[in-house]
Amino acid sequence: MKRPTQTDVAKLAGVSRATVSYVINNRTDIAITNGTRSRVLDAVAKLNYAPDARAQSLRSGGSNAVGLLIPDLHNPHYWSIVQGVEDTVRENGYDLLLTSTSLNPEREARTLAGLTGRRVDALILILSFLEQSKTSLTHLAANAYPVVTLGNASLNVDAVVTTYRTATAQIMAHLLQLGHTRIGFIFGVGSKELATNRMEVYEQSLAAAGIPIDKSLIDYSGPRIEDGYQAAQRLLSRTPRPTALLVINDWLAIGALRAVGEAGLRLPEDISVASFDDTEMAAFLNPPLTSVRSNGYTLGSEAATLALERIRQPDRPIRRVQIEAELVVRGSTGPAARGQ
Amino acid sequence: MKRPTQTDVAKLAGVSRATVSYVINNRTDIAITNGTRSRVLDAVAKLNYAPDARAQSLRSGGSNAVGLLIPDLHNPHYWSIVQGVEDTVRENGYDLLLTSTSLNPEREARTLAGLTGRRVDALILILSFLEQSKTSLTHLAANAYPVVTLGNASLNVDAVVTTYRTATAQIMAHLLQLGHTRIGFIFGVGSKELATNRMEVYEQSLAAAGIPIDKSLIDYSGPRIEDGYQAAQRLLSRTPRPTALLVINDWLAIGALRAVGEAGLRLPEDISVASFDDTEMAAFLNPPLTSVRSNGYTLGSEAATLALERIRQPDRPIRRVQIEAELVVRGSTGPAARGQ
DNA sequence: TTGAAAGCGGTACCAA
DNA sequence: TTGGTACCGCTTTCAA
Repeated sequence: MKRPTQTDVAKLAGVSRATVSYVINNRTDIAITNGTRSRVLDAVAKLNYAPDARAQSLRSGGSNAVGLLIPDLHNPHYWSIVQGVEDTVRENGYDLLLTSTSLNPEREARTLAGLTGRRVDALILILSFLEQSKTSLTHLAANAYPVVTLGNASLNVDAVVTTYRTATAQIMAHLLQLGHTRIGFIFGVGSKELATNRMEVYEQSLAAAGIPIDKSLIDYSGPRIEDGYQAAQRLLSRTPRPTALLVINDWLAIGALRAVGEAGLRLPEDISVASFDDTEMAAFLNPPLTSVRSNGYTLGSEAATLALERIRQPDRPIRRVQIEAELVVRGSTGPAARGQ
Repeated sequence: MKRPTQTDVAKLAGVSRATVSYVINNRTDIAITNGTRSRVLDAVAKLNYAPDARAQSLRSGGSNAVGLLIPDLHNPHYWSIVQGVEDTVRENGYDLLLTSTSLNPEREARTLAGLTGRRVDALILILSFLEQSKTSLTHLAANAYPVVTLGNASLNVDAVVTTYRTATAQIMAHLLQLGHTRIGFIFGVGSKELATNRMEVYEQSLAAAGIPIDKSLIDYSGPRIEDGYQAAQRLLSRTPRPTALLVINDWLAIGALRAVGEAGLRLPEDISVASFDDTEMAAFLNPPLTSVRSNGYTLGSEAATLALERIRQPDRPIRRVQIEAELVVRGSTGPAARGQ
């Protein structure tokens, strides 16, 4: 048995297909007798008819959906972004098509192709492997296809980015001022370029404070909690032990906190831990985590706004939205332990 | 400027639309000269042509995608489910269309309509507000449209469910055996019916142990960390104070752990905390959380398997997959504190 | 107030 | 080996 079509409804109601279309879409510019209308609606209900969005969209141009691509479902930072996009997009009557790429370049390419193939009305992208999609996205954008990149502004399209420089400098200043000189950095990101500026500021801040950079304190890890845990274990085994750990995101910080706990160290007396993102959980960890807030929800809703604006005005000049990250100091950071 | 169509490619390559289609789809049953093929491919590259999935799917029936609907992005349990679905589905060459409903009945209805309207080849649903969609889903299923429900088997469709009864009985036995008699229950779920059996077992276990049920120890909270935090605060202020807290999921447990910490209580010496789901983070919290593992990844991949099977055999009898939850005891539970 | 028919961008059959 | 064309389900003029 197949799903009912407009024709089935028309037949059952004894009207033409056009009339069905008018009724379904509540076209106020076209006058329909109440009798006709209710005959159609009855038929719709009886058949459980729902219009085929593919056909609708094929015929009328728009798909009434925006596509969102995120790198990794496991990182809570991304859910807030998704939430921000979703709320904004739905408020404006659009559907959201969400895909994640599991930090896998091949999957990123495929899901991106899937999204563009479905002809969503706009694309919001958090790309981890930019190079591979660059030309095709540029092409799209050149044809006035709405594309918004999030967290990256190297493409010639609308973009919203978090600027981490100031806040990273602040967190480093915060740690340095507390007397920390050996600051481990857990740097677990999908693609290194995405967070280079944070790495730069880390190194610059140390240099400015006259502290030589110890490469053995920088640990490149994977994106899972377990990776953060192991990275922290490695860093804690350095001698002399670092007195502070800076973690690239809250999710990995959970693993780091665990390693710290297992090592029998107290926070913040024996060691300080700080991270990035300030996701919902940061304030609720034990102790509450000092974190650099990047405000995913706002990022998401700004990106969605840019996308929706461009759908309406395909030719308006490219816009860039910057959102400044801000340091939130909580209980996980404190004065450096004296000579251990 | 519009996106290029098959016709544009055909014109540029000097061939017919049919030929373009053959080349694009790598049809081995149709012989194409190498010269023609490369002319077409050149044109495709030059125009950055990508076929319109709506049109393809309209014509050929299948959309090559399965839709997944989850209630809440914030609960990590769901991401593992998503991951399981996504991996399985992509391995089989399908795209995944993911939507979340933010535990909002209206949104659930809308997103569900969006998914069915797009004529995905199968629907995998974690419904929170079942009643409202029941008739339309039944209709769909009656027409051999592949629908799989997850976490609920009350619809007459394929389903995969976690059976919590045994494991809930085990966690209760575990707590009772440790001497806990006042066991608070933080019950923050989207829709209460979804977890009634866990509530039943909670009450039955207490009754069987001869412990009267104190309704003031059951706290119905919302789904956010903050809700879990506040619920725990309320429970901790009861007199006598509960010596153990059972939390409906790991996410809320984070909030509960925070409340416990702020109250100056030690885990597990002063109070025990246990929860459900055993998501990735449970083992990494401080202390590691005793949790009932529901194995989201397996749930997801089983659901996807059911869906894919039904796509292939629309008429095979309905299947139900049960996955038994299992208790994982960790450091957050211990003997009840003596007379406080 | 309603109906007939063209066309959105593909696929697949039948002819050439 | 390639091209012509009907048709997937819908929207939207244009006529009736």
